[in-house]
Amino acid sequence: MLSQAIEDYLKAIYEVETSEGKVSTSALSEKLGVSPASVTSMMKKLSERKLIAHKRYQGVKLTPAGRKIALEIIRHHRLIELYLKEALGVPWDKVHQEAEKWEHVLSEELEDRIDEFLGYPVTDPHGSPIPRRDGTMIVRQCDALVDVEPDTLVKVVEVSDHDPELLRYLGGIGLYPETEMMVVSKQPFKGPIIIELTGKEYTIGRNAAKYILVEKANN
Amino acid sequence: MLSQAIEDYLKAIYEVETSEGKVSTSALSEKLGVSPASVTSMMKKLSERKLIAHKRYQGVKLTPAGRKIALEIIRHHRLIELYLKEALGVPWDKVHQEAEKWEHVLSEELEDRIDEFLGYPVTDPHGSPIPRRDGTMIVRQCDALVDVEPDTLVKVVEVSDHDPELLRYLGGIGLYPETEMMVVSKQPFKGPIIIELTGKEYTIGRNAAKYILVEKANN
DNA sequence: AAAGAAATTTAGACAAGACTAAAATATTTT
DNA sequence: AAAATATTTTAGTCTTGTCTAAATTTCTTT
Ligand SMILES: [Mn+2]
Ligand SMILES: [Mn+2]
Ligand SMILES: [Mn+2]
Ligand SMILES: [Mn+2]
Repeated sequence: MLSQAIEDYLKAIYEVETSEGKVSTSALSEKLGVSPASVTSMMKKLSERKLIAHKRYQGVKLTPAGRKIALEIIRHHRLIELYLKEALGVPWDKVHQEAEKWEHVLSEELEDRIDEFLGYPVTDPHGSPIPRRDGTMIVRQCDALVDVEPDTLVKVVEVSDHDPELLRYLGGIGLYPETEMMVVSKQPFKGPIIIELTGKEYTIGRNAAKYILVEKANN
Repeated sequence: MLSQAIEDYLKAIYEVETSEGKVSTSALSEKLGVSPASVTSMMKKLSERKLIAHKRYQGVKLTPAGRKIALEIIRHHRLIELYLKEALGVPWDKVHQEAEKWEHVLSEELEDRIDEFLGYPVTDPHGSPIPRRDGTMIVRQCDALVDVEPDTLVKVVEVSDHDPELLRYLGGIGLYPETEMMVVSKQPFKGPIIIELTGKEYTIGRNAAKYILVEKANN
């Protein structure tokens, strides 16, 4: 059995690899809230176990074995998030925190029961794809809201789950995955983005707009 | 926050205290699957934190603070067991194992949601009472099946959850908490006990019968 | 009541995973 | 291309929770 620490490192490496391409010691240090020295020492251990490839001073890459484990934990995490929302009505800004701990102690058998209960879902409450049992995951093509041109009708695909406050705000205005909305304008000088949703206009900060992924609405 | 190890020690101390009265190092060593030396060193730590009172060579007793924590974890454990059975159909011989891990990472908020979902239940799937939020627990008066005289009509109150195989056997013959059954006879020379349940007779080993708690049926 | 056996504690070691401070390497600026 | 800066690694320490072996205390037997 892998420790919770190892599982969280592998998950963090996977996420940084996906979003930034290169995985640096400092990025992991920041993401996991531990010192850079702690990251280096864990990298040594993961290398020995052949879960990552580590070139000194050059960052880190998952091996297929490491990626498989990362996706397994992400699968747990996302199934749990959706389960908590659907079965127990936990609000979407609270599910992440709970999943972060439960994901490490979920048995494969209970994972399967939850999956079945949910009807074999493909996305979590924030719109992130749920990895399959076999360790594969679909990747979608979409744009950050911050990069969309004004006057475009878009559909929300995914919202980052790491800032509960943002989630509460978005939930409050009814902005969820699958919601369609119109990008009205982008204010100059890094100002906010104005969107129209169910007839009303709302303001989304430039920074928040980086964490909202959308695709062009098909019509 | 308390570590998982501390929580499991306090829970084990509570359980031994309840069932044996005196809590010895060796009883905890056996129950937790660690060496006696490990128990002693943890007892030292729990003493310093005023969660137990420890007299050298004389065993251990929970303080009110320690008992409160033990009951809090037991509450988690039993709510989880019942929840897994009711909401996800996990069979009663599997719920314990899952609860043993999940109990340590359940938030108070999710605990409350589960409690509400279940309609504020008072017993878990094995018939054990669920401690209340305030750290109190009802204690019931009942006898071990092994001590009941033949020709008595009894109602099952509680079955120990520690042996999955026993639970599967009992489930197979339909022996659950709340079930009524007739104690037909006790075979001599520490032989098995014969019970009658829904018209059929079944055999329960003397040892297993220690772990089945019953009360006289009221009629 | 002394001897022997059993239970408990102490002493010392180890692995995991964190930290700080200092050294090594890489990157950026001048 | 040096110098200055930023990043990463190494060295050494600490805490938690485990272990084995040896010493101590308590319990049981004679
Ligand atoms: Mn986690
Ligand atoms: Mn899994
Ligand atoms: Mn436990
Ligand atoms: Mn609780």
